[in-house]
Amino acid sequence: MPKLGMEPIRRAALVKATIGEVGRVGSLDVTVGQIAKRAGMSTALAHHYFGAKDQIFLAAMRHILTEYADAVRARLVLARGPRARLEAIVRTGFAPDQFQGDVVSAWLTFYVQAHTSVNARRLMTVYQRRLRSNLLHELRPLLGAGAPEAAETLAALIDGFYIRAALGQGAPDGDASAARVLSTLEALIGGGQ
Amino acid sequence: MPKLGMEPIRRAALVKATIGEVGRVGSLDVTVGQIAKRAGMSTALAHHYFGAKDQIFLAAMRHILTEYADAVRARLVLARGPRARLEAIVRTGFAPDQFQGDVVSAWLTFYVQAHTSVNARRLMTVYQRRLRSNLLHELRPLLGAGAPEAAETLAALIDGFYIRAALGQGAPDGDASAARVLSTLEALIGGGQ
Amino acid sequence: MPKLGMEPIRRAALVKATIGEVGRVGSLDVTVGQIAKRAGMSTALAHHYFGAKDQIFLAAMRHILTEYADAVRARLVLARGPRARLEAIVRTGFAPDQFQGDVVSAWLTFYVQAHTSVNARRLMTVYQRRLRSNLLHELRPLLGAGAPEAAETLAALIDGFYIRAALGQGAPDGDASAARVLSTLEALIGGGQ
Amino acid sequence: MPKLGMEPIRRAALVKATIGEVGRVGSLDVTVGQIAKRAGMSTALAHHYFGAKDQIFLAAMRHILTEYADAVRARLVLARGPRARLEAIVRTGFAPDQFQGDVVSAWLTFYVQAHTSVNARRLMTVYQRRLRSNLLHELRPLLGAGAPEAAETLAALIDGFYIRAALGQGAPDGDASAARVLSTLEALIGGGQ
DNA sequence: AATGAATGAGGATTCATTCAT
DNA sequence: GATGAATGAATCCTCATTCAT
Repeated sequence: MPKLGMEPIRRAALVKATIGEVGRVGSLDVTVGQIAKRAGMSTALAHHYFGAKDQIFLAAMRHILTEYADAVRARLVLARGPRARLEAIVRTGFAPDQFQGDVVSAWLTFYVQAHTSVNARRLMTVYQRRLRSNLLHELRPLLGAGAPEAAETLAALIDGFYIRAALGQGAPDGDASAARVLSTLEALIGGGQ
Repeated sequence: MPKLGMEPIRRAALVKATIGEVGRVGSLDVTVGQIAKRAGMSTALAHHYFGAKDQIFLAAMRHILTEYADAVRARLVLARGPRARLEAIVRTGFAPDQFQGDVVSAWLTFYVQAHTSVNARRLMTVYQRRLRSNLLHELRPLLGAGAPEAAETLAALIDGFYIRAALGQGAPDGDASAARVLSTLEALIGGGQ
Repeated sequence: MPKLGMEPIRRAALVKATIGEVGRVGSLDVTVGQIAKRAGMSTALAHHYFGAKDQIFLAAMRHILTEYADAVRARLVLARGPRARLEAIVRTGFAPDQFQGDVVSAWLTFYVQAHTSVNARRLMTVYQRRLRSNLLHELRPLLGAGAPEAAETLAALIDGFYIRAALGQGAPDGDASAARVLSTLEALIGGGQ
Repeated sequence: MPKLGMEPIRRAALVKATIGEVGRVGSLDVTVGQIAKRAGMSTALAHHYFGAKDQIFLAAMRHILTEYADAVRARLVLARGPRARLEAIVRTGFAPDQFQGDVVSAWLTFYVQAHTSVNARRLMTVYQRRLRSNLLHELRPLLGAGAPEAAETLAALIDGFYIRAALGQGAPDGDASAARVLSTLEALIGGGQ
């Protein structure tokens, strides 16, 4: 029973299905058929709405990054002071919403794909720049000239826990990872003072 | 003119070609044809020696991990004292031999594949366990009960810099990454004392 | 705002769009979507009016042939004497109305399609018969028994210049083609006398 | 039972099958599957040898043109004097080898395709130039300044009979067509003198 | 030891056509 | 009257893998 205004619904379903399949398989070796099936429609319809496979992937990636950015922003407005804001940034990545099997795995896959695809890289660069700038902004008052290095270290550490979470079996323990990152942050601040 | 004892030579050539291609492409989307061509032989021969494609990948992965393990061991025998040994472990990963475009990229790709393939995971687990055990062994005298967490943090940090290196454009700066890891190590040790 | 009596308008728009697209592409590899878009409507509506794609093509072909027949008739009523009537017939095909890029190209395409489609052939046969009969009627008083052969030759010559016009780049030169045909006609008449 | 040196055999079989299928269908709407089946092999093998569909078409076209050029050349060496040489040129196109159902139909199809495909056009241009130059060379001594126009007329006439042959049902009558072209030639020469 | 020959299976994409609104 | 929604069928092309030589 076809209805009007299906486009956004179908697109969202496809994006969700894409994240699910990519996360499940752990690579981009996912057929449009698998995605479409999971989204409950024919491959033809998937193509109708997205044109080509890489556009579906791109939309999924964009979705993940947007969700993440929104979550960071939401936490940041509530946080007072650099330390609290740094914690907000760190915790966002490891919050249950973000830090769940499929999403983490899909994230990692897209992350890797950025090596190849120009469009994927563009998206990733935006993410990386924003993360770095966020960290830097809060680290500056705490560490001064040492802030850039600390920011780099923190960013790498976050990515490191992410990749480990993606690879570990079972549900990843976000709290533990966040705790490690935060205590490293404390150590870095302590050492810098 | 076919010669005797070609097997090890052909296998090595294929492994090398695999790392090269996987590194170049940045994913496992590499055909047996590409690998065989780079290795200077027919696809049929590649199959003859490895049976199936995933065996080629596995051999390449094993090769990278073995090289890495050897390099660690070589550095460890020269190092005296926990700090020096930790530095040896860290520096190995970022040494020019290991930390070059193709290899890092291939490494990352295999790393991700571990999520899917049972055999790949087995290999990766060995690597992770060994790294963790190495770190732990040296951190214990310095940090006591805090060692496990520190080991986990360091391992994640190393992986994090690796992934960032794989994704960054141009030749990765191993020294800088090593320096960041080591100064984080110092901070952790300092904070733990 | 849907209006009454849209049918003829829509059909005409589709026919025109079909000739345009077929002429542009130079083959029948034209989708209903392209035609409908050029005609400013949805593919569903195109199907609504024509039932199936080949019916659209057929209608377009019929349109071209009808236009041509009308043009011939219009010129014939003004011409006096066999020579003048032959010239009228020849010139019609190369007149600006008929002899323009899109139309010539579409004509040729349909012409070729007659080889395959029964319906297309039926239309083409009508055209060919009429052309031949027209030519024959005027050639008879001039050439007597030699008329049938001359008619065949003239018909082939006209088609030949058509196909060349369709394939040549840029706007075809109808006057030059007509001149060649007419001087050949003169030569044939001269030779027959 | 795979043998060596199959490539030229397979390629020839595919070219022949392509001409057969294109001729049969009367358009380029021929699938690789049909061609491969007629040639007695899998589609994969067809792709293996030609890379892509249009390369198969191009090879078939090239084959037809080469055969034709060879046939012209063979007849020309035996002919003495302009008239005999003109007759040789004309008769070649309508000789049984060239002027048979499939080939004529395929020829026409490729001819039309030249409108679209750059590569096809390139081939056709060579053919047209060569035909024109051949005709011109022999017409010059007979007609002087009138030669270019006559050459154009003859070329168009040949194409015209070709297209008519392609569209007529049953086996085309090459002799009759040749006779018409030649008597037109005589008329043109007679008229020019 | 080595390879050209060959294919089955699979995947992205397109498109005519139908249907409910 | 008009269209967005939806799909099945078809088509090109790729690739891992096998086999005879």
